Amino acid sequence: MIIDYWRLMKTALDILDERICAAMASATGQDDCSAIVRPTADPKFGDYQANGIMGLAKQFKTNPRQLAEQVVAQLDVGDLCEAPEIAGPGFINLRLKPDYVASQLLGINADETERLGIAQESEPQTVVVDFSSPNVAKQMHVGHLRSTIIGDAICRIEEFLGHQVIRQNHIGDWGTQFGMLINYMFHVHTASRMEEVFEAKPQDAFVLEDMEHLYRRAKQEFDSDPEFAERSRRYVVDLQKGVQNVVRQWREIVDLSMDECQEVYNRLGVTLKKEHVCGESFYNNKLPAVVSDLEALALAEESDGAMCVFPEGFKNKEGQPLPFIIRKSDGAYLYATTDLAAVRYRVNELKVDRIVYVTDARQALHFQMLFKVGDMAGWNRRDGRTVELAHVTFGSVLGENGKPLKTRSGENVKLKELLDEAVERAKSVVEEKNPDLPAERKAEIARAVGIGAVKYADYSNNRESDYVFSFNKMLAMDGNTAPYMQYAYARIRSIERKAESKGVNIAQELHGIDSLDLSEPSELELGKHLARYGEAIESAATDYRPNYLTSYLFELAQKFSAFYTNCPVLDAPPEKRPTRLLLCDLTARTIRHGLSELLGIAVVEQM
RNA sequence: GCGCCUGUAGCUCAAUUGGAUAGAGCGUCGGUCUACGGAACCGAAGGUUAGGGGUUCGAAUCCUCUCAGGCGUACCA
Repeated sequence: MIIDYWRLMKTALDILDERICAAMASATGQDDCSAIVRPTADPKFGDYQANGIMGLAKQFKTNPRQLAEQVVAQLDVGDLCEAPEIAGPGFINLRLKPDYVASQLLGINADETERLGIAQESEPQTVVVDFSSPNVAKQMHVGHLRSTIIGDAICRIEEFLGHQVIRQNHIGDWGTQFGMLINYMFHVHTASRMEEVFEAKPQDAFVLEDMEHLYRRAKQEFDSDPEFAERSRRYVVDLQKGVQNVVRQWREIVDLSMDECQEVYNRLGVTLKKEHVCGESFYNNKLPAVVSDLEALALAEESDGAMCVFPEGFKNKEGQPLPFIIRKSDGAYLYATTDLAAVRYRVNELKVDRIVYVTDARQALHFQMLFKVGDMAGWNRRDGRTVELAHVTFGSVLGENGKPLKTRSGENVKLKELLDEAVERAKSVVEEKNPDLPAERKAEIARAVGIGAVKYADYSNNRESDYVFSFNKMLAMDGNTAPYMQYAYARIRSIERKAESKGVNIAQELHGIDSLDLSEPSELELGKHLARYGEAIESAATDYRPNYLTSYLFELAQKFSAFYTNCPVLDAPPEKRPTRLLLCDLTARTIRHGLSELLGIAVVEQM
């Protein structure tokens, strides 16, 4: 019986919500009631509170407390909760029964799928997540960090919930800058001039950093030499026409760039791979149709020589309709055009149900207009169903001075260098705390802690606000940081190792366990929190907010610490030991799952 | 000018979108304990949620007006 129970496991919150909705409906005769069940604001109110009664009472112009009485009379939650209590203006407070919590934990323990008892989505969707999107021919910098890792967490969470995720790395691999760069590489950056450009660096050491160097030089010539500029434009045309040697050179530039991006992705533990690259160039041949189709729909018109759509509700400085420009007066296309082409491709070819764009908040207007124009053209619909388009925004990474993070010389901070420093700093901490570990182990821990710290600090902030980047804070051992979480995990693993060395067979002790004793308050507290992991994931998913997950994990670690201080595990009385071992084991598994599976942050067995 | 966003404890941030007495972590102060990893636990102080007005059973959250900052606002992405 208990073995299969996890398959049916819904979160307690969902069950209570459903049942209270039903009770509200039968008390009032109205179908679509919302119970609005939330975790309580204060533990003294129990575990969950239903907030929906007050609104419903207003609608029926009745006394909310009386209505609450009627609803509670219709409500049967005895299998989960103690008797519901009505409080304040009409809240229904619910407190989980220890027996129910125990059955949940046993269900999780019996789940052999590594899903920790969490059910999959019953109606899975196909979802495009568009994220990272670095520019080709430049190194990734701190400006790419948030899209890359927030997007990755979204992918991991959606996938875990059972959706089919299509990652799309919409890289900037097309545009006039490539004509410039190719021109420079063909005619100026010849072997004979290597020495001058690179101070004697041999050609086989050519890396992305060198390309940036070339890029800057090319830009200088482009701006100062009209002949160079003209020839560059011709190369853009050649590239568009598919002239072979030009395309080959372009491809080399793209490959070199993406190889280095891949290194950064790998270090970051980001799941992006080469096959997810679908950059601007991919849509190149689909752009004319975007414009002509919009013209045919009578949505696009010429204005000052440019082809524009004027979506309703957008104004420019003069209060005139604001254009969504899809073709410039010189005939070139813009990212508006590319993004529209991408919408069509994703809706019609990839057949998605939802597209999630993870880009910074400054592009909010662009996406509002894109979504509006897509809707006007009907390009967000397929088979009569509307594809959901969502823009997940985020704020900037700031330096200690409160301004966008830059190097002293005002350059963008390279992601590679940022990660190097994080690992370096983590290494010296490990060195200090645990000098006797083998060097290789220390290096592994430093990587996990350093990279983890950077990622966790980002995830734990509300994505919409800016945050101040501080190595000291993110690498602190106390507080809501990666090292604290990793430490909590390592400490549990240490107990488990110790248990094994004392001859305790944990797997055996936990296998087939069929009852728990959660009589200590800190045991029950921890147990309840463990059983709510699914709720944390769900809330993080629906709002695309990784910080809901990090706060859950942090609270878990705190509750574990309280339990650990109050309750001996290995020296527990024999009848209590299985319960406590189970609490340890589930805590470790939950932390590991949250950090490593959903956030891509490595855990370590020792630190 | 217009639009969007932000303003919460000394500092860094939460607050699941209208719920109860606004929560954490650092830092500060005080306590516990010869420790299954003390990188711990328990507690205290600290708030007119930038400010005024409004909406209602109820507001950090919605509306309105000020103030301060950020971003965007026709051919970059």
